[in-house]
Amino acid sequence: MVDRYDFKEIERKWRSFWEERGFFKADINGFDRKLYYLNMFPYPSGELHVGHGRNYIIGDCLTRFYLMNGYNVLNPMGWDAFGLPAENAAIRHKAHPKKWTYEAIARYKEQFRTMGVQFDWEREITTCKPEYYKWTQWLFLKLYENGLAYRAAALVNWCPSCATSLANEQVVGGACERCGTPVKKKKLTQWFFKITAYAERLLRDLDLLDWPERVKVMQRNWIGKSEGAEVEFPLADREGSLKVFTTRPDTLWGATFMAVAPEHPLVERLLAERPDRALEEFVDRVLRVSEIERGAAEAEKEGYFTGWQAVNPVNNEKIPIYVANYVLMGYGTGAIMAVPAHDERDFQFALRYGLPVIPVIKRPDGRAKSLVLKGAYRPGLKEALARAGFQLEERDGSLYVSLAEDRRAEYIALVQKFILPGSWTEVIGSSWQFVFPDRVMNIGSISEERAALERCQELEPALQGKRTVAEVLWGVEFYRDLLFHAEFGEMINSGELSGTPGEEAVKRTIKWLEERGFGKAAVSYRLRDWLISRQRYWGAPIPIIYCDKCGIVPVPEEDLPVLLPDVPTVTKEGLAGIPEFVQTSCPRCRGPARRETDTMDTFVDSSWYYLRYISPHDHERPFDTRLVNKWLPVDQYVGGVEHAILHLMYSRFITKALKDMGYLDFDEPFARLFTQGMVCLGGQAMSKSKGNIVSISEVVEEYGADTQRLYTLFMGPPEKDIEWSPTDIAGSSRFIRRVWQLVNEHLDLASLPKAGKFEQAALGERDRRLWQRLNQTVKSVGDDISLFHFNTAVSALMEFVNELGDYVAGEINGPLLKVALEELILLLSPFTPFVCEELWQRLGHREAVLENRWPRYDERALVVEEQEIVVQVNGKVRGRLTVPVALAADQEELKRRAMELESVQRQLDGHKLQKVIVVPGKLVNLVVG
RNA sequence: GCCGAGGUGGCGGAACCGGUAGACGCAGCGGACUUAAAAUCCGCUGAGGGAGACCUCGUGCGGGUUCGAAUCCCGCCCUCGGCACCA
Repeated sequence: MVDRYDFKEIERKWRSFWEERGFFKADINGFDRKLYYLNMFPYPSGELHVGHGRNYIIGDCLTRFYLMNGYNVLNPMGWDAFGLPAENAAIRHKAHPKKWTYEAIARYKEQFRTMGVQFDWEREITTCKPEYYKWTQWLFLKLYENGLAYRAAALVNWCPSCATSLANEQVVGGACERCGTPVKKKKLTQWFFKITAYAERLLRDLDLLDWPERVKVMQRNWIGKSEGAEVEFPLADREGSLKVFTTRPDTLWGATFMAVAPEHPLVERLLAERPDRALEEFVDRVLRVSEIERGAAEAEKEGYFTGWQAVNPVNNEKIPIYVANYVLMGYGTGAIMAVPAHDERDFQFALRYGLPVIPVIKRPDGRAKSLVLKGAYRPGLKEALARAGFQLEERDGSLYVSLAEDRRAEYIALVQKFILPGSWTEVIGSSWQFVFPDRVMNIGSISEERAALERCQELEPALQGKRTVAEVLWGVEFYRDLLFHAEFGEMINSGELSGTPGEEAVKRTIKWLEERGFGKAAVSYRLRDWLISRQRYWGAPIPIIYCDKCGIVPVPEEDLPVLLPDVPTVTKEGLAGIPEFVQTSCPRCRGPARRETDTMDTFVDSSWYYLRYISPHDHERPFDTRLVNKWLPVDQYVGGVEHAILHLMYSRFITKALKDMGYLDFDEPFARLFTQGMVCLGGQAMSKSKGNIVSISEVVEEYGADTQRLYTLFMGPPEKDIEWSPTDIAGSSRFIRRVWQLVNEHLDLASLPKAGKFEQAALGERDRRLWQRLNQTVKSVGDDISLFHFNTAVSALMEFVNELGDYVAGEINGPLLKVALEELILLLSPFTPFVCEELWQRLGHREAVLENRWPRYDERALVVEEQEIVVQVNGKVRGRLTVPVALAADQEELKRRAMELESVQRQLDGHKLQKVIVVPGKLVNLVVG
């Protein structure tokens, strides 16, 4: 009888083994075959569930695999230990966040041990410890010295529930990333990191990274580069000008108004010159509305006319300046030139506020329309148009003509003869023209637009109320789809640039503007500077002192760390509520001074931690530049895709900044990135608040850690989100028991001498097959693990175990079976280390699994001597042949044998063979007519 | 709206570079063992047809290229993720 598979006993037995033997300690001074593997460190909170487990199990599996392959693997772990949940819990329980955090850390560590997940614990780092955050503060000082940290007053995102400001990246859909409360705008003086200085490099260097494409795409979107021009519009009747950014300088001649964001400095200047309650109210109202409402898809475009005007430099037309809710201070210059003919938002705004629309870009579709109203034309027009081949429809006596743009002139000439005095028609398409009996008026500038409107109103009193030509035309359903388009096209109504084709329009216009000093080429990024101030206690204090005499004084490096004051309980006021902390003396003049009371965003802590692991106990400096340059970039970084922008972008920025300061010699912190998917339950990501958690302890209790690990790696491709299945996991457990049974039934093999490799030729058929399958398995498991295809690696192992099951039912070659079982255990050990260690020992080994080399395969054993060849007739499988490898590419022989098959004969019967396709070693396709 | 990823049995998923679709596992069905059940082991399991060897259909939908398409091309539909009044 074989011992029962008692996973509890086995796992208890080996739980401390690997750590005690020090297998996971990296040789930090050995750079040969070094491999820096890193999992994103966790924020310790509550306890780990099986979804969290996925990340660490992947890491542990890979680490064991690479250790057995002779790599010097560094796989450290630490704690992203500052943060709001700990602080909020502390406030609730009138306790200190430290307590809550350290308790969670202890739980996590125990859970890692339970799962058999190993790290180089000598390198453990904890961001809330002074010996760590001292260097986070050092980082701040370096950025400050280099002009990359600055203080500015700005309207910032404010979460009323967390009582703190947030970075742009931490606002998701207008709400606080952490608690979901809608974010408000608040004017505060805050600290920023100048990440925008690196926008171009952050964008460009993405090309160097072996990262998932979707993560790179997200970062590209976030950086949001757009190219265009900056154009200066002088203010009319007063000093100054209004600078705008546009991606469509080719539409400049169609600008009919300007609009600025409510936060734009022009608004303040305006109010200073002439107080305007209504304007103030408008600005207040727009700014009060949360981002969610302001950003809502169908939000009404609203504006307020300032009474000021600007001059369009390209044509000297005066255009009004509005404050508009759809203009964002955070992008471009916070002011726009509005071209309603070619921008949908501007078009809506223009219709609402009665602002003219001037088309300046040809329609690429070349469509145009003309409506000739009943009573506006002489009889015979319809017939004349029909004769000329114009497409038209008559309804209620009015003629609805659709024409191609290239027949415009011909059409106008024809229709003009029929227009009655006192009437007109329009031709609306690329350009808008009004056809009167005596003349044609083009809507090519604001003055022309005014003139045409006036004339129409004279002739038709019903149009008296209309403010613009566009409004008149909008009233005609027939014209609506032609009044606006945003595509590129040939420039028209644009002075000397008229006629410039669409592909060259932007370039040519920019050149033209530069020659005249009206503007210049410009690039704009969506990326904003990183707001790092947090009005909270549980973070690294910003090392700055305010002195009435000396102003802003950075804390001298030798005074670091600025310690968090040790208080028994924490309040919502954070550091600002602790006077002993605030009061200090100025490092320069020794006079009384105040400390900065903001702490740093926790993403600052995690933006450099991967450097600290290399020399975690160094008291002299944040990291050892020499060693860091040897070990980094991280060879393989693994974490959740939720950090695609935040953490990963900040870390890239900090690395680049440190490189520019001379502390590092590499540009990118993480050479390869893998983002694992989430584990769901009930279709949703596991989360404590939703109550859909499968805890690691309950799974380990029922099945053991090996089963949890195996199932986690087997359930599907690791990059994809997947549903945790309480029934599927049983299959993984069953598999481990089968292996257990198989090995334990053959423990007598332990006494056999160690066998080496086998010569296939000397083996009988059954043995040869087993030998080949073993070698194939060794190859595919190794290949799959290195490609992160853990699920198919496990399948291959399962197939091999099935094969072994068949084998041991018959006659056994002891030495061969011994090799097969031993290599099976080695291959399986990264997945299920506990049971493998136990089985290894039972097979008579005194050394640990990890002291063995990863099995190698014999190339020759991968070459089989017979191959199955599929026989197709017209591409459909009709039979199979088993042929010696030597014949597997022999076209004539294969054709001959294929034709002999009965099933093939039937298909060929009565048809003529036209062609034979042979894919060596794969198939024969007989094509018949 | 723009960008990205993806749609394969009852389910999770395999299928290298265009060459046997559905590996492996789960669930289900049948059998062995058992007084019985659980566990375990063996067999079957995409759909439809046929007594049967076999035949037809089948990888979101519609076309195309090819001797041959889950895979390549064109046009759609749907799901998920990111960005979104970005000038």
